[in-house]
Amino acid sequence: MPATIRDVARASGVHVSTVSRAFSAPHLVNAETRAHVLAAAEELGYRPNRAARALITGRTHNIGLIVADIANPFFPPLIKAAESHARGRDYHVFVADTNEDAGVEEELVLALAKQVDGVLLCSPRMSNTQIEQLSREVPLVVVNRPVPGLPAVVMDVAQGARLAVEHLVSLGHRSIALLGGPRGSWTNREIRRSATLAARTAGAELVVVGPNPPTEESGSAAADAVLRAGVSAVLAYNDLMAVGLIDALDHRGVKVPDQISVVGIDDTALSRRTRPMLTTVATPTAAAGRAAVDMLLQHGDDRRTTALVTLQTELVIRDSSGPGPHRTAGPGGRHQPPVDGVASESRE
Amino acid sequence: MPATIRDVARASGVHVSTVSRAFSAPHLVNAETRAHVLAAAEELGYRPNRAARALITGRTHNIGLIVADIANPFFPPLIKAAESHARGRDYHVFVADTNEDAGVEEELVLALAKQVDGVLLCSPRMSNTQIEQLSREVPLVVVNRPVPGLPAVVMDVAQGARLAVEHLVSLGHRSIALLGGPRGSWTNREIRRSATLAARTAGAELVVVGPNPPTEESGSAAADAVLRAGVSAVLAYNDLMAVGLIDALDHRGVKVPDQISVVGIDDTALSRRTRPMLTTVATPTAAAGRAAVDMLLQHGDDRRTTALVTLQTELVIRDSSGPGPHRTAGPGGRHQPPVDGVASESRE
DNA sequence: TCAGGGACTACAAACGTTTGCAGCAGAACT
DNA sequence: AGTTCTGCTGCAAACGTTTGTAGTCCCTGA
Repeated sequence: MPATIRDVARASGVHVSTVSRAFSAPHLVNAETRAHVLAAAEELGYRPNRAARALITGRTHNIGLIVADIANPFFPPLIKAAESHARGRDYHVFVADTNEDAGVEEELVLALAKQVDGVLLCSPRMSNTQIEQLSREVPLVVVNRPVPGLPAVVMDVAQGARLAVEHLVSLGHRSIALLGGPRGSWTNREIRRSATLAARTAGAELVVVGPNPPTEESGSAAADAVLRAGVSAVLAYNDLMAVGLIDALDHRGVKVPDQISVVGIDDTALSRRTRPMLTTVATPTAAAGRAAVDMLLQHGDDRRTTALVTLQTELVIRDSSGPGPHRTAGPGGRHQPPVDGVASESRE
Repeated sequence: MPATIRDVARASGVHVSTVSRAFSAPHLVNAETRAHVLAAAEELGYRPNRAARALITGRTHNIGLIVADIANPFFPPLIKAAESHARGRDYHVFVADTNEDAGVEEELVLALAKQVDGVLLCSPRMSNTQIEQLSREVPLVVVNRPVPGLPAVVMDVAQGARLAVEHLVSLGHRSIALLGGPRGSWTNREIRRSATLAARTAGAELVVVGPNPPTEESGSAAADAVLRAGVSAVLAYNDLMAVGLIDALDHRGVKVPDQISVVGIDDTALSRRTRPMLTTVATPTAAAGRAAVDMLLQHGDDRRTTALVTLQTELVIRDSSGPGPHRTAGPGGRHQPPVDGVASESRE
């Protein structure tokens, strides 16, 4: 029923190959022939069948975008930016959600492989070797994690975590909890490494609580552990957990930031909506989406590029972080120093 | 490079048609032949090329999902549910974002038409006739708006708006503002119609402020207009605008709900995160996504079905709505916090 | 003994494109 | 005048599948 290239050829009295060229290689066909063809095509409402084209050219003009959880507020801006950027380059985007499950991830990449020119793998939970293996099936760009031998775009969360810790220390905090994220996450390891180092350098103590799933509920659930740790400040793996934590603290009557400071990571839309507004590390998610699309389209078929794009992060200071017990200028003594013995909680 | 059906045929010593049937019509091929074939396929890492299959069968096993704004918190749960539901039925989903632009909508449907078995059009801004026209190119299911002659799934926002108004009136509000949404939106018209009727029936006054874009900023921007209207309560087109409004009121030192009550619509994740927590009308977005996928897969090619699924909404009473100036039960001047009796207002 | 049928399997056309090659006219050189 | 080149167009094969048709073989029943 829908018009094919053959219908257009018949209607304009030329061969199908000429019609094809009129669209995809205009310089090879006479200008007025081309005008005829285009007119006939318009008349018939012809639109090329991309599947057929893909079959012979090998390029589908589609890309896959695999994320852990569409509903996690971290991802929509990334998805939106990637989709819009891709469409501007005449690519369409399959979006898929893994529910934070590594098995589903692999399955999805394989299922999409034949249908796309490449896949953007965001915050994967798979192992590096698994990912490398998959990259033999389809070009891959990894987001939020460097994988040796593969193109990737990451955020400099290490810098962000350092800034956050330094910020807290400068406010007078000497005992800080790190509310850890999911186990397989590279970002989580980076944050932990960098925060630990920054704390040691600044002469503060860092206790790790976790790992935890990166959800609001898990942030709330960690409230008691955080309180038991006796810290005066918390750096959370992401905004979602920070928000959950603040909520739970609120329920327990613990004031933020008066009794405990909370810093998030990601600067999602959420962070401006909490009371107090969340101090957080801004990660450029939209830019990451665009950069990943660019890398995919640029590298095309030559897998095994080792390109790594690192995007800068910055600390956004709002209201959830305040003076701590060791504030040099302030009147000391309101908070009791951290109790020890609870820190053992935290081994991974 | 990737293994084709021909490679499998060669490896297992049978004809390609047998391989094909081993996958798509197992009962037509001898059990042990089939075992051989599957083994060879596994060995070679063969995965059928869906584009080639689509070319001949006419079914791509893909669907398109077009939304106004991926980053609007209303949509991610819908997208997530639709994608997961579709994948369970062996369908993949193209997601696209129109930026609330009717022109982009049409362009997208057309671009996707040949690549999908159908398109889910969410909250379209196009005219009915435009939509009907497009439905001749590709099966369409419309979400959040009934289009005569097309399958659609809508939320009963009229009921939701009525419940919200009745709730406010029962709290003692006699003058209510409706913070309108975008002009082309059917939902907006429904809310307006129903709220107006409900107010008149209850003997209250309803003033409409708008139309407005459905964003947080626009909610904030409307604060002055709302205050000038001299109302004691506001029903907003969606949670996003309600949140923006609450923020702006807060900045002006106006207390919610003490001085003015605010009710949202959608019950997005946001609504539990505002202070005070938002009273809102819950719309079953995930269910809508699933229902739309079902309708699309069910109706398949026979367009022009007139099926309309209406999903119920309910009022979720939280803390942003409180007693108004005409509270009958209230003693003298001062308001009291909402009591339990109010909850009976919400039905299912 | 043979017709009829059942259970498989092979053959080949088809889906809608793209693209290397060949052909052809006319222009431009030698 | 002959050769080469240029600009354009047609021909046909190919991409990886599915599927209608036509075998082939063997079994059954009369």
